[in-house]
Amino acid sequence: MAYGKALQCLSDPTRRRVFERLRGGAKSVGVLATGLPVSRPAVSQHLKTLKDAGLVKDRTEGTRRVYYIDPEGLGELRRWLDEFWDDALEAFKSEVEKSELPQSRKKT
Amino acid sequence: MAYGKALQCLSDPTRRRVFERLRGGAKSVGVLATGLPVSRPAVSQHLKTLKDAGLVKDRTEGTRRVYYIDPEGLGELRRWLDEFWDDALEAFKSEVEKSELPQSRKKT
DNA sequence: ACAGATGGTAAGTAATGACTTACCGTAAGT
DNA sequence: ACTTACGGTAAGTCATTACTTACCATCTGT
Repeated sequence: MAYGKALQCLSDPTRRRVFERLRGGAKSVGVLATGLPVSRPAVSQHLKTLKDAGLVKDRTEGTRRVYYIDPEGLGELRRWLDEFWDDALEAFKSEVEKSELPQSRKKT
Repeated sequence: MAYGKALQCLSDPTRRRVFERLRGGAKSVGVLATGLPVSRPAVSQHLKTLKDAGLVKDRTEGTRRVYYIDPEGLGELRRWLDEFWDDALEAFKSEVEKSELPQSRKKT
């Protein structure tokens, strides 16, 4: 149940922006940092927690370090959400029935 | 793009426990609070933010208030995650190729 | 060996947010 | 009308965390 760490990780807007930038493909820290409203060290720290959550991997390329998305963490989150979704729909259906039928016994 | 609020909302472990308790069906605030390591008002506050995020709905039933899962917020999160997943897999594939082929030009 | 570029880490700060207790409103039963 | 049960809101506190600047390590090219 590591999806908790992934959720916690993706809850921060800045971190999510960093993560979304990797959607197209691998990028170095410097490239990721430019254009963002925070400093490069901040981005570095975000990348660390993303890595801890299993959401990204990294590979060193000369003097720069390149990050890319790791499907592992994202997949776990997806699995949890899909299971939840099935139960939620089921529960919601019987909920709608409960709020539409019981118009019979009211206090007038 | 309200999936951000849902992510932020589900990042808290306690709030997630409350939410998961609704997985089976609707429950009152008191029932939701019993067994949790936090006070009833805390649960009340969590339910409020869950509602703001479009993750739950509520219905009053006599003196008690019953909460149940709203598929709206969860669905939006699911859509985002699914889109992301496709791009992520694609990007990851071309990443694996890049880290396996380039064994040719190294420094010996 | 030195210079420049790149990026991770440390330490301190300020804001966010989860929790508590206390209080108030409302519905139901006697 | 009074009492009890249920639950939302207010105010205050404490821990977490996102961010900054300063510093250090490593790799590349000359």
